[in-house]
Formats: sequence, structure tokens, C-alpha cells
Amino acid sequence: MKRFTASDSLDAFISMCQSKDEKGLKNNQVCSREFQAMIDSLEEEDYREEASQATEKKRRLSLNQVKALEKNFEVENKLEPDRKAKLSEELGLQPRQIAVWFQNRRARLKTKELERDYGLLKSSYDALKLDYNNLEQEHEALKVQLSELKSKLSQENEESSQVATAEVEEETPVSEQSKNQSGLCDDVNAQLLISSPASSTTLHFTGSSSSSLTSMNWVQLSDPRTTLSNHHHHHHHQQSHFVKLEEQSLFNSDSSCNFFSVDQPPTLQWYFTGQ
DNA sequence: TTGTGTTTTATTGCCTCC
DNA sequence: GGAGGCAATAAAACACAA
Repeated sequence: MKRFTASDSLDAFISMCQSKDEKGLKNNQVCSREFQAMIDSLEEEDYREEASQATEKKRRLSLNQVKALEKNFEVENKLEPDRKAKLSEELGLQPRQIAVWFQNRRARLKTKELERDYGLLKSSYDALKLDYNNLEQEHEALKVQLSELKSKLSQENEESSQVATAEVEEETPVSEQSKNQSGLCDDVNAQLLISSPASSTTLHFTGSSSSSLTSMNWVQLSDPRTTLSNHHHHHHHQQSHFVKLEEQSLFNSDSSCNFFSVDQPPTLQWYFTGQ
């Protein structure tokens, strides 16, 4: 640990001799005379107390001294002993003062850099937050749009089922056309590909409304990227996700037939299950 | 002039390196 | 163990509004 000795106090005293207007070695000589006079007077008890009070005073460095120190700091912000001694001599300051000045200057630089980094991080954070808020708004708008479409679809379904019921009541027994249509639906073993523009996920549908099948059908959800990469490594393993769909809700004769009907738009009931 | 906030100089205590 | 660096802090010097 560094302790300050009597010589350090003298150093401090010497540096005190410099006022703001004093400069360089010339001033140092003036100080030396003053210092000698003060030393002489220190022998007197009255001055001793005054001197001890005086040593507590701080003096700011002159503008020229600060300029020279700044210039040196720009070159290298660490101080080797040689440079310290040289600066001390040139500026008429104690080596300890030079060291302290560099130390404090490094601390100021660090604070400044921290403030700058904080500013950069903050602006980056603000930009990111703005981006997030915009996305959130977009998300909300899409949700509203989706619920509107859902309600529109369910309304249309309701209307079409009412029409179908009316037709059935009108034409009993079942007409040839409807028989054929029903048969077609029974035989369907179609594969449907529905691609979402937003995501590259493809939905493969392999369905059958045949009564010989079990009560479940499967909807295969696969991501082409996943599939592609898996083809390389695990050719035999299907990495797609299978979603079980209850036949009752999806592939009763009405809805599955509507799905493939040219006249009517698909109900997409399966799409909204679980929402 | 004075109260108050900021800047600068200096000290202290701890840590690391040689 | 001494030298030097750093963080935290004290205290003087300075700036400035009221």
C-alpha cells in the first residue's frame, strides 16, 4: 500500500506554490524562493500551523500543464516511469501529481466511454421496441381479420346446411345425382396440399370417408425444410407431425363433400378447430 | 452574496504483477 | 514486498442561477 511520507507533503507543498497563472520552470524558480522563505519561517511556531493549513489547499493545474498532459495522454494513456519523470521535469509538477492526473484522466475516459456505450445500447433498444410494437399492432389486426373471416364462414355454413335440408325434404327418395356425389365422396382418397404463404409449412391431407376406416383420419403437417434435411439423414423416418382429426367433426358426408365441391367454397372447418 | 451542482485534484484501500 | 492500477471517496475549486 502506498503511504505518503514527509517528502510527499513537501511535494504537495511545492505544487501548491503554483497558481493558475504560473507557468513552467520559471515559475518553479519563483516557487523555490518562496518555498525557502516558507521553510525558514516554519521554524517559527506561528507559521507552522498556518503551513499545515496551507498544505490542505489544492491548486488546479495551469492551462498549459493540462494541455501538455492531454497531449501526452492522447499518445498513450498509460504512464511509464521515464515519461513520468520527463513530464514532471517539463511541467514542474511532482511525479505523483502526474501519476494522479493520468489516473483521474483514465477514469474520466472510462466514464465517457460507458456513457457512449449506454447511448448506443439505448438507441438500439428503442429501435427494437418500436419494431416490436409495430409487429404487435400488425398481429392484433390479423387476429381481428381472422375472427371476422371465421364468423363469416360459420354463417355461410349455416345457410348452406339449411338449403341442403330443404332439398332433402323435397326429393325423397334420394336422387341419382346425390347418390353419385355421395359415392364419389366415399371413394375419395385424396391428397390435398394447402400451402400457407406466411409459413412454408405444407399441409398434406390424406382422407377417406369410407365407413370401413377407423373413426380417425390423419392430417399431416410438414415443414419442407425439416423434411428436406431429414431426407438426408433419416430417410425412413417421417419427421412430419400428424394431427388426429375426428371423423365426426371433419369428414361427415356433408362437409367432406363440400370440401371438394366446385360450387361451394371449402368450409375449412378443420382449419379452425382448436381456435 | 450565497446555495448548489459539477469538475478537478488528491487520498485510501484493495488487487495484481513481477 | 514494492510498484502501479483501479474504484470509491473526500475536498477544494469553480460555475451559475436566484
